[in-house]
Amino acid sequence: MKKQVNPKELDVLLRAAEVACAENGARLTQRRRQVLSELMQSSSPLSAYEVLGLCNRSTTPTMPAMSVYRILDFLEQQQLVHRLSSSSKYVSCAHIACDRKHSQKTHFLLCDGCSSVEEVDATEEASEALEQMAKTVGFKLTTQQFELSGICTTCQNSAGEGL
Amino acid sequence: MKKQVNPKELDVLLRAAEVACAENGARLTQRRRQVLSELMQSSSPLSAYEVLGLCNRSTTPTMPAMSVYRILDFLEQQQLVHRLSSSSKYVSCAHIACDRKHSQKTHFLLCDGCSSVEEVDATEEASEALEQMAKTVGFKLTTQQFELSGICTTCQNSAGEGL
DNA sequence: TCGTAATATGATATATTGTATCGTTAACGC
DNA sequence: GCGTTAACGATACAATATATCATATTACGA
Repeated sequence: MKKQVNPKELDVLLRAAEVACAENGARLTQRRRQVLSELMQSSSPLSAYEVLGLCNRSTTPTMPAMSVYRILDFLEQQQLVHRLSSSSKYVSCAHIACDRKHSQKTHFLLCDGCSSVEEVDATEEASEALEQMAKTVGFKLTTQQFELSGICTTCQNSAGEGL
Repeated sequence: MKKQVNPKELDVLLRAAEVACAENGARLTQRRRQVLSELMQSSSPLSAYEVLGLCNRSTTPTMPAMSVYRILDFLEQQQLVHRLSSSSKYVSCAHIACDRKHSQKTHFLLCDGCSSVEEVDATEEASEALEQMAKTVGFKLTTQQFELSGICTTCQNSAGEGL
């Protein structure tokens, strides 16, 4: 299934990604662009092998699985994609074009119904509360990035209708 | 590595687990007890195949991997063990003997240093804050069980000393 | 611009994690 | 005891991921 991302929007996103890489002294090569592009056009997270399938459907020289993993690792380092550990799938970052700095406190809301993912910045309250909670058992948090399951608006509204 | 769980404590835990199963009309069979016992004695999360190895080290009729997965699923349903999706490993529940009802709002603090896991009940504040956060994008949370990375007290204190 | 070092990719093998399926054994309810 | 259900054994295989070495491409200074 495809997101409603028209070619122009996609191009803007990819350019922004290119700039982001350049700022880190890294390159967004053809292969990397291809992988990122597939993820950007998907409405739901994709597994590495799903990405591979999509890439190899459209290009002649076939890419090995190894490359996809390497590229996904690279894109993750550049914070252009995120890996969802609960499902071993990948999504493109929602903040590539919208603002320069990617917050380290980002959460993913995974819809049980339609598998869509919403990436949201942590609220001050949530961040504080979790840190405080960790502190009570002496933990110092190193990451603030969680995956929360739930039901998205659309699926809440369509519950009960049809199948 | 083994937890400091002496045989008497272990026995108490296993009995409690047995009772918990019975209350659900389920049985804690020999195999299930064996798997649970290995997890209880481990100081860090174990993969399914690590559990398998430990089980087959100590018993004559060897258990197939399939059984371990089945049994882990069962134990998870009974809330006697938890699966950590970020590492695909399993830990025994910290609340087997301590109180009757297992909270559905439990978090896992994973130490980056020593891989130990601390299971903590969510605070009211954290729970509220996360629900609120989800609500801003229309999500209704279905689970409140997260895995947070951090550094435990011990590792914080030993940082800088030795290696 | 050419050579070289660093980076990226290809190719292959293999490890790790997990599921499907089917037949057998053990427990439980009558 | 006897049939039904639950648990387990055995086997095959799918999905996810890493290790390793060879090749190609790029960056960059001489």
